[in-house]
Amino acid sequence: MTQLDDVHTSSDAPKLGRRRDPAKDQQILDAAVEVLAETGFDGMTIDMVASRAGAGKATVYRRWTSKNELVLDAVACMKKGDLDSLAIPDTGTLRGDLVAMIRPPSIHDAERKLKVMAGLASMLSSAPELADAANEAIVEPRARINRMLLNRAIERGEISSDTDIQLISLISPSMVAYRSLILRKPVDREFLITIIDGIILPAVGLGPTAPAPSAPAE
Amino acid sequence: MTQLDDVHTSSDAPKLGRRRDPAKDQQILDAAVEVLAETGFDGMTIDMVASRAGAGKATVYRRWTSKNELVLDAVACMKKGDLDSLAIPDTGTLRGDLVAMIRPPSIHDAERKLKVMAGLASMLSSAPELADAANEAIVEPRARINRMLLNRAIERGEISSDTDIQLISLISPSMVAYRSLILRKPVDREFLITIIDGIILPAVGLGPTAPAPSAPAE
DNA sequence: GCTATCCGGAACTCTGGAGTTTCGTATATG
DNA sequence: CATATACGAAACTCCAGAGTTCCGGATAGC
Repeated sequence: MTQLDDVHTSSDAPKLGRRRDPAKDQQILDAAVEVLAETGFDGMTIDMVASRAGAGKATVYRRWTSKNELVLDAVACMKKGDLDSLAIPDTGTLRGDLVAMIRPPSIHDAERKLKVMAGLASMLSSAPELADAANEAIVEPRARINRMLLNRAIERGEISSDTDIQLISLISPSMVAYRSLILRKPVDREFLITIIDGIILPAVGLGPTAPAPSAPAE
Repeated sequence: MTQLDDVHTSSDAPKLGRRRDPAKDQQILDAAVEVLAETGFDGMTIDMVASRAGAGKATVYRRWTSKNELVLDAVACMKKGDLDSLAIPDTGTLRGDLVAMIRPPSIHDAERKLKVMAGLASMLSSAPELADAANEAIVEPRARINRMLLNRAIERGEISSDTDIQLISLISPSMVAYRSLILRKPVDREFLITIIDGIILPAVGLGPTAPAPSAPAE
């Protein structure tokens, strides 16, 4: 959060005349994320963001001091839109949980986030703040869910407690990012299932040699 | 290859006076790759490339029509520097081969290529030619080696012929790219060994339950 | 040594985007 | 209705980088 009015909260709001519209802030941030995903940081202009948000360039600069601050806020606010964290199913098996996470909204959300990450990629090494914000908003939510599912599998005794959760939880984010960003191939349900059955489950000792407790047939 | 003098090869070389220096071409291309890795496509200026190559900006434009063409050529020429393709060991086991591929020059080369890829990331979606060149020069060489090692393991009967080579060969490139570009953590020998023993070998049925033929202790 | 050619460097134009200012209008408060 | 404020739009300045031009010096062939 780096908006201009962070310090003075609402104490000095005008007692007369028009008030600043808080909803407009979100419209601008959303527009910034859109443009960021489409054109990247360098291709993005303030005019693009403003016009897409139905605002003027001056309005943007009334609320953020610079393009950098706007992008930083826009990325940081992306994680608010995460509804995945709430709806985590418990199917009784690790494979069931992993497969249940494959849903069209989840896939679409991930691809949009990856486009934003691609647009920021060249700046990550020179802007640590931005890199941290991007990591927190784009990478961590997905990895956090995977870690939770793996911990749940350990608790129910399905997999060994020696499992390298940190490593395993990054398999699907890594391979999805690579396929989408670098190979530019679609990330569909079939691909995700292949990762689960061909890589993740074998890595935690639930490979086809030791069949999964429930229904491995899909 | 998109250089100006692609069509007329050497037939109309000047019979009098100074000749164009071919070595300078490579110096400029190398400088372009360096700057690309350090600052990304948008941060890179022709002046940077020229001065680093010990050349003038005019010299660059004498040989390439535009910044885009220069970058395209620079990326395409990266694959020529691949000496890995020659020195592929045969240790007798898949694990031995994979571990033998872990060498400081190989790691350093991979990180440099990934920085270039990061610098190009935002343009890949809008410049298909560039995306193809980047894929051919950065992604494919590494995946090709992995596919070769896996095929060798199949031939010697070490792993099943049903193995999904396409998928398995992308595990380490994906996880290395993710760790380096997005997590910005170092890619060291320990991490690579963890991937081999914790993910790749289990995925091909050579997990700790079926111990590797040679020495799994490392 | 002569000469055609290429070189590095510097000065140049031109374009586009960051950030600022102005202005007429819309609107909530009183 | 009056007023203070925020608004969208447009015009503005400023600057950096793409691409061009010019020039004195270096160099390979004759």
